[in-house]
Amino acid sequence: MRTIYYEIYEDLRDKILEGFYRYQTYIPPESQLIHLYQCSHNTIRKSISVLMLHGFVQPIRGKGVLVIYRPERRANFVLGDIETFKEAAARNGLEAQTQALVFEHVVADEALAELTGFMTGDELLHLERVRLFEGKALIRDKSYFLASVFPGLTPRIAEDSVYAYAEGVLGMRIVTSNRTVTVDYATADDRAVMDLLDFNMLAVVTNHTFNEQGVMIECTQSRHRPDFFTFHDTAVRGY
Amino acid sequence: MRTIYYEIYEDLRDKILEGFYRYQTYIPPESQLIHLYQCSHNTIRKSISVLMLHGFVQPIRGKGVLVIYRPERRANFVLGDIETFKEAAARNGLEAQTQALVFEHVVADEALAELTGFMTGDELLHLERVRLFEGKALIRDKSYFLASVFPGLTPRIAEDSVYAYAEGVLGMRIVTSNRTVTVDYATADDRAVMDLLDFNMLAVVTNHTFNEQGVMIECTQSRHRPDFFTFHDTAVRGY
DNA sequence: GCCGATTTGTCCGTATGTATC
DNA sequence: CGATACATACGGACAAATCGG
Repeated sequence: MRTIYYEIYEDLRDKILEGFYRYQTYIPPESQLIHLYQCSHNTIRKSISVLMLHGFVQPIRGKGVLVIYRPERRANFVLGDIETFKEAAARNGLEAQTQALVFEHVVADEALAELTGFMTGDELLHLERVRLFEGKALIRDKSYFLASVFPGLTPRIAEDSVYAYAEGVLGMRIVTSNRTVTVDYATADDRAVMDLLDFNMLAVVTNHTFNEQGVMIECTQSRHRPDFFTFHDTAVRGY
Repeated sequence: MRTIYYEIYEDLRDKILEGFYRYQTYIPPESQLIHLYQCSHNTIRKSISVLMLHGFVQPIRGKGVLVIYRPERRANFVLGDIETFKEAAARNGLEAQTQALVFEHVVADEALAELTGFMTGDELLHLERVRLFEGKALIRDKSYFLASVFPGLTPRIAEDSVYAYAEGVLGMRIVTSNRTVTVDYATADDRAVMDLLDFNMLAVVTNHTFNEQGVMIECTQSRHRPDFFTFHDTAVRGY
C-alpha cells in the first residue's frame, strides 16, 4: 500500500517477524515512533491497531505495546487473511497445481440461491477445481462466480488464479470475506477426484467474497483433506 | 462498554440485526451520524471500523457505508469473537452443562511447554472438561491455565465458567485470542468420554488466550463432534 | 467531458482521561 | 505525586472516488 500507516505497519510487522522486536518485549512507545517515522501520533496508533488485529502485539495501557507473536512451526497448509491459493501455496513452500473439472454457465434457481446466497435469476459461473500438491489431489473447490463481473474468464485462467485475473486484468479489488469452517462426510464425488486415502471426512471452508462495490461476487466451498488443513484466526476483545 | 464509539457501534449493529438497516442498503453518511449521535466524525469512523471488522458493513468511498450482513440460519454451535461457552450455548438456545473430569496441578516440562507454548517450569492447572448439550457429550476440552493467575479456582467453578470467574471475581480482562482449527482422528479417550456415534474424526480448536497484561494465561484444545461444529470468521483486506 | 456537491479515507495537532511505575 | 504511556475524543484539512447536472 502507499499509505503512511500501512508502511509503518509493514515495517513493524517485519521487525517482529525477523526477531528484531521479540516475544514478550515492548516495541518503542508512541512518542519515539513519532520521531522514528516522522508522523503524527494518530498515524502510529492506526498502524498499531492493524498489528493488534493481526495478533502481533497487544497494547497495555500505562506500560507499552507488547509483542505476543511467536514464530510457529506450522507444517501444513495455513489459511488466514485474504490470500489466493497460489500465494498460500507459495508461502507454505509447496509445489501446487490446479485442474478445472467443471466450467459452465448456470442461472441460479431458488434452491441454488438459498444455498449460495446469490439472488434467484443471477447468472453464475459454476466452476469445480481440484488443487494438487506434489501431485496429490488434496483440495476440491466448488465455486460460483457472478458471471457479470468476470467477463472473459476461461478454464485456463481458472487453473491459474481467478483472483489474480480479477485484480490484475479486471482491476477489481477483493475486500471482505466471510468464511465458515465445518467438517463434513466425504462424498463419492469427493473420493472420485481427490486422493483421500482412508479419510472419510473433510474440512469444509465456505467462503462469501465481496468486492469493493459491496457486491457478493463469489461463493466457494473448499473441501480439504484433514491432514493438510489448518485454519488460523485472531480475535481481539472489543474489536 | 462506556465509550462513545462503542455505544454507537452497538446501536448501529443492533439496527442492522433487527433489520432497520437492511442488506445491500446504505446506513446514513458520516455527516448525518454526527448530528444523530452528537459527536465528532472521527468517533463515527471508529464505530464504523468496528462494524466493518465484524463483517456487518463495507464502506465504499464516494458512495456510502453498505450493509453486507444478512441474518443467517445457523443451526449449530457457532464460534466467533471471544465469548464463553455459556454465552455461546445461550445464544444458540441450547441446554448446556459441563462436567470436570480432570483437575490437577502440574509443572510444565519441556514437552508440555513445546506443546502448549508455556515456559518450562510454569505451574499450570490441568483441566479436562466435557460439554453436554441436551444431555449429549459433544465437546471435550483439554485446558492448561497459568496457575498463578487463577488463585482459588475449583472444579466447581470450572464446571460453571472459568472466564466468568476470571472477569468477575478476579477482575481480569481477556483480550486477545489466537485460534487454530484442524481436523483430527478421534482417540480412544475421546470415545470414552464423548457421545461420538460413528464419527471417527473431530474438529479441533486450539486456543491461546492472553490477558490484559499480555500474559498467555490459557491454552485450550476443544475437540468437537463434527455435526455440531461451525467456526465463523470475517477477514477484511488490508486490516 | 467537466464541474461541483457528496461521501469516505488519510493525516495532523491538541486536549483530556486512565493506568502504570 | 509526578512522569510515562496508551485510550478516547475533537476539529480541521486535504485527497480520492462517486454522482448528477
